[in-house]
Amino acid sequence: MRAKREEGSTDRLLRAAGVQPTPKRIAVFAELMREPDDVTAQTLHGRLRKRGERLGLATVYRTLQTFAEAGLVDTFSHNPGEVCYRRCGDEHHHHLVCSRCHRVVEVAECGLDGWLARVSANHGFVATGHRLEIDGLCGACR
Amino acid sequence: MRAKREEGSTDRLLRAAGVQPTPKRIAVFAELMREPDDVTAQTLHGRLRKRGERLGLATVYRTLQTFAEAGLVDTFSHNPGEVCYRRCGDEHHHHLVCSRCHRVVEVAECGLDGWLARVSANHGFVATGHRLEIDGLCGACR
DNA sequence: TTTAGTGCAAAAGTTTTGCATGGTC
DNA sequence: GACCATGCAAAACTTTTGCACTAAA
Repeated sequence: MRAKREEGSTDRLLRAAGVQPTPKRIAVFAELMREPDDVTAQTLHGRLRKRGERLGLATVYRTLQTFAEAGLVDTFSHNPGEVCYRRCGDEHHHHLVCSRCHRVVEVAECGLDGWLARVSANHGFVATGHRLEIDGLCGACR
Repeated sequence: MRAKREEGSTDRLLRAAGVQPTPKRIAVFAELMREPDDVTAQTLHGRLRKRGERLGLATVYRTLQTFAEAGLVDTFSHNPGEVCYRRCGDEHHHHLVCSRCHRVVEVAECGLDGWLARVSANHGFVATGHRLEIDGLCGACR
């Protein structure tokens, strides 16, 4: 079965990230996979409840925090006082965000490292990481 | 006098940004100028009070919001549920943030535009803007 | 059996809002 | 006088925490 196989692979994925794959966590992860863009803990909780899943809001918060620490999800904070989460690829990447429909696309290309090291050094820094968020208009909204 | 001249220039700066330069707003702006890094509304309010300025917390929040909309300050949200503000140069720039002491340095160099346009186009986007935040260790912390 | 995850409700914290008052144009 | 800014306190909201309970290693 399709679902069965996916559940199994989620299982392995969480385990590989050092996260114990409990039923609730798998449910949260599955819900994240259904959403191409980013969502808040509250929204996610609402969807899971609507789907019949019975879990507390606190669990969703704790789970997302756990996922974020394990590097399984990225966090965004466009709006003050509210964090959004999104399941993302595991390798280094950046985000292209449509200003109009909020669609998020991952960008794997990154040729910044050389430039980055140089610029950082100019200011006495050693760069250890970076985050680039690109705003734009997607094909559909243009 | 130095202070007098600065007050006058702040006055013009706010006016130019379409913000009415009231005494409180000038005080908030002056406090922002004293801080090289980013601060929360709460911290800023505390400092102003300690300095003898008598203004309400709500005013600080409203003022910072006004400044942000006018493009006079940048906002950061490293921590969920808390926004930081920082007076920044008016031209396009990026931030270099020390992971250890949280010092923030503005980086004026930005050679990304060509690369950015190309990468965005690959995904059907037209890039309109971008934000790059570089993590690293500053000279003192290294 | 010992550790880790979960539910529920309360608490903590930041930020926003309503409304009366005071300043500014 | 009309309009905008401010103070104060209450309200709204997101997020965290404590504790009892349950499931997993």
